[in-house]
Amino acid sequence: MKLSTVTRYGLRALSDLCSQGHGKPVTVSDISRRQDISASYLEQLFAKLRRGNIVRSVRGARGGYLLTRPASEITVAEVVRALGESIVFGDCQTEAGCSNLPHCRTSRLWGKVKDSIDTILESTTLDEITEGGETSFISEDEVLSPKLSGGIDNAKRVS
Amino acid sequence: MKLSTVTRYGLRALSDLCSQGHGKPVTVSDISRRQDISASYLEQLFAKLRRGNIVRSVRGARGGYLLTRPASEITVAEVVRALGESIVFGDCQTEAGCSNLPHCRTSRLWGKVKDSIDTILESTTLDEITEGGETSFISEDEVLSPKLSGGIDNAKRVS
DNA sequence: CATAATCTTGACTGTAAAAATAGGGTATGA
DNA sequence: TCATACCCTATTTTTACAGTCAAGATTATG
Repeated sequence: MKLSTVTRYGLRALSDLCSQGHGKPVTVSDISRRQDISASYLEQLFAKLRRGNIVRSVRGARGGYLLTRPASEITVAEVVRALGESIVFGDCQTEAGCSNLPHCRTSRLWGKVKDSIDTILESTTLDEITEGGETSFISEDEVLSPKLSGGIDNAKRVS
Repeated sequence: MKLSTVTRYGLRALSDLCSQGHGKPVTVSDISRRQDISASYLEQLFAKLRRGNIVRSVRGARGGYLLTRPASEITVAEVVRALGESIVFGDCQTEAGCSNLPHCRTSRLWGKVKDSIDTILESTTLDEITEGGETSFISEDEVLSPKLSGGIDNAKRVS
């Protein structure tokens, strides 16, 4: 039992995005280089994150991805959900009917386990798993403004 | 992310064994019939459970498997461990060293998750996931076999 | 002792999901 | 209009899993 790479990579990518993009769009290729994850693969992840309303994209040159909200308002649970990871322990946690008895006995145990995981994931936000605690969230207005381009590209370099 | 069938079947098998064998050895073929799990496959599971000191085997005619201890003294965590299920969320929960930073940030989260799961599994015993709460545990004396070395594999050498 | 019942082990295989790649399309700033 | 970077989908590669089979060892019982 292991979390899929989709989820692990996705979380790493978001963490990277939070700490690197100080309000500016971050490109997939930058994240790819820093995190050593295939760019094509990352694009698939970001497509899911975009559909899940975790990130927003800016197309064209100097484009990239931004969080839709401040990192402190995005829970890990949301991200996991957006990435399509389903955490299943017992057999009948998804379906209503349950055929045999011993089976159902255990399902109560698994339910307890799942609840406790969910509680943690719901109460942890993105900024808590980011280095600087910075956010690459940016309001709609700011993004359209050309003034932003005067950039700080800078300071933090993780190799 | 899903528990392997090894663990799910294994737990069902043990649950069956607890409720069916009232002190007497339970055969794999009986469990196979009742739980609708391939006997060959079940034998693999029981081999693991025996190595993990969860069950003990009685060989020969009228043989079968027994718990090594009362069901109330065997935790689900032990069983999961014996079956070889490793519950891993982050990447570096097994190894000490950790190469990059964002990675490590998330590992604290995954550590918290894992701890909470472990707590539940450690505090749940087999009898809690069994129907009648019966135990097929049997004391050493009650079994008539003179040579019941539970889990000692030595003495086997073919040149 | 012979036989049957059962455990024990290891190798083997097909399948399905996960992981990763590839390539062409669309928007946009300089 | 060109380079950049997102966008989409199909395809391939890889790996882990579920399950089978067969031969052998051990022991109870008639």
